[in-house]
Amino acid sequence: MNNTSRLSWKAVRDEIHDAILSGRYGPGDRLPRDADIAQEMSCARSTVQRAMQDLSDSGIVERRRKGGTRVRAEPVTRTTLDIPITRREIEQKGGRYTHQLIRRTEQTAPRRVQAAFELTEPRLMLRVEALHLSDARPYIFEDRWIDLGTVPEMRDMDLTTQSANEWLVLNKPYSRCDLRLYAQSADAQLAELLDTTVGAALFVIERATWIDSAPITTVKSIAAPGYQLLTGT
Amino acid sequence: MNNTSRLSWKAVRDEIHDAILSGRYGPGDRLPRDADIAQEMSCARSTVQRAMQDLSDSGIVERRRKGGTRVRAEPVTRTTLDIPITRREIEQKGGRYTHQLIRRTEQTAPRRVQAAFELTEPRLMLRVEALHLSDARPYIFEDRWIDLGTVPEMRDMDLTTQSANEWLVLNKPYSRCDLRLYAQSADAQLAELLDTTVGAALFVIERATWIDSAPITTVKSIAAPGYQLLTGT
DNA sequence: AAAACTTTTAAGTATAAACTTATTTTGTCA
DNA sequence: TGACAAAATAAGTTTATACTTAAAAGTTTT
Repeated sequence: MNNTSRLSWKAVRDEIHDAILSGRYGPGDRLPRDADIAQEMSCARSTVQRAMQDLSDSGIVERRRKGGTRVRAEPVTRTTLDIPITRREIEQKGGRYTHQLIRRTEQTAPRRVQAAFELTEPRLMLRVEALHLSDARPYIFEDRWIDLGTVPEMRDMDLTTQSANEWLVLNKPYSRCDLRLYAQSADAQLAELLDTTVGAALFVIERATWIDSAPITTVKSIAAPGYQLLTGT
Repeated sequence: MNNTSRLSWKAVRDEIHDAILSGRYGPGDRLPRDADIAQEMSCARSTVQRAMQDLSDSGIVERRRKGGTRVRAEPVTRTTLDIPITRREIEQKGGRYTHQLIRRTEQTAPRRVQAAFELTEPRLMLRVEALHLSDARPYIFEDRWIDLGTVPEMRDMDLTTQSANEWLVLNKPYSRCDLRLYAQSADAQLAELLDTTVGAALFVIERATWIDSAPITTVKSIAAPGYQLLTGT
């Protein structure tokens, strides 16, 4: 990969990471300053700087001006979670995607939705309940609230051909997204929708998105039993 | 924040991001080449490059040599998940942390654990079952398997004062970590341990860590009802 | 001893220049 | 027409240099 004798910032990053993994530097320990590492590894300081920035982003190391760089004292498991469009998720697993519009109403947002958007006043919103299916078997049920002030296009849209999920993701990019993951028991209604038994443990993803400070949508996505969220891969 | 007339790479990144958010560039659209953006925004190409690298890491944009930069065609919700040491998590929420060692045995790892580590042969491992409590109420039950080949220190360690979770995180940094999140119903045993009812929906985090290609530990952390995992914050 | 300064330090940044590398496009030849 | 080689392209890279900024450490004043 690296014919040149020069060290790429990724190589530097890995070398420093290895030094930490080997225990040469433990939690809370201070690393040499960038300039010294650069000299020792005979590369430019900016190369070390780029490497350190990456280690800092990964939560491995903490950096402060004048304070120097130290190994994070209280390590965390930091991972990146990718949540694709539901259609794509299903297709990637080899399933055939379909979706059903269950209900579509305009309602005053309940307290739960208000809270998700950090709103103080009640607001009229579009509520869309839909089911995503993989090979005609229920996969995810979504209960979505859409702010028609931010997304007026949604008012007269046909949501049977394209799902709200897909349209929004493709047409309404967001600048902020909050996620909440938890488990919930299936009540009679959910059990029927997801073709399972009352009381089954269901995995729930709640998501709220904004453009600047304007709410776009919040979804509660309830997955059918067996659903798992993986990192990496 | 920015007295100078110069544009920082973060400012450039935000400006490009804004152009995407505003719809000026939609999914799949190609952005101008770095050099042109640099000229237009009158900054150095390397500044644009750094900005683009960040947008690429965030999954907003896709870059290919010679192919240029384009807005990701199939947007994903990409977030960073931080899972701290359980003690710290509890203390940060204002709880008083205690833990109990439930059981400690040496067993041949079951198929589930073998699979998590991508092992083909059965292996003898240390199994540690423990309960983390917040203000004396069950918070997370963990069922942990430790590879004594990789972590021999664990064999004669007192796990009543310091939890395996904490010791491992502080003393055994990992180079790879796989996560798996899902929901599970409480059976009689779990219900008793977590002080809840049989059938309650529980949130589960399964984690496997390696140092290089050597397995360190795999944990199944089962949270008491009400547990939620949040992003950001 | 506490508060208010100054200095020093180490990370953070921007830039131009030169070079590398993956990929696409184009051109040539069979 | 298709296969293959050559050229062009745009991102990726390192480097030296110069400057900025946050924060720690030291100094003086109250």
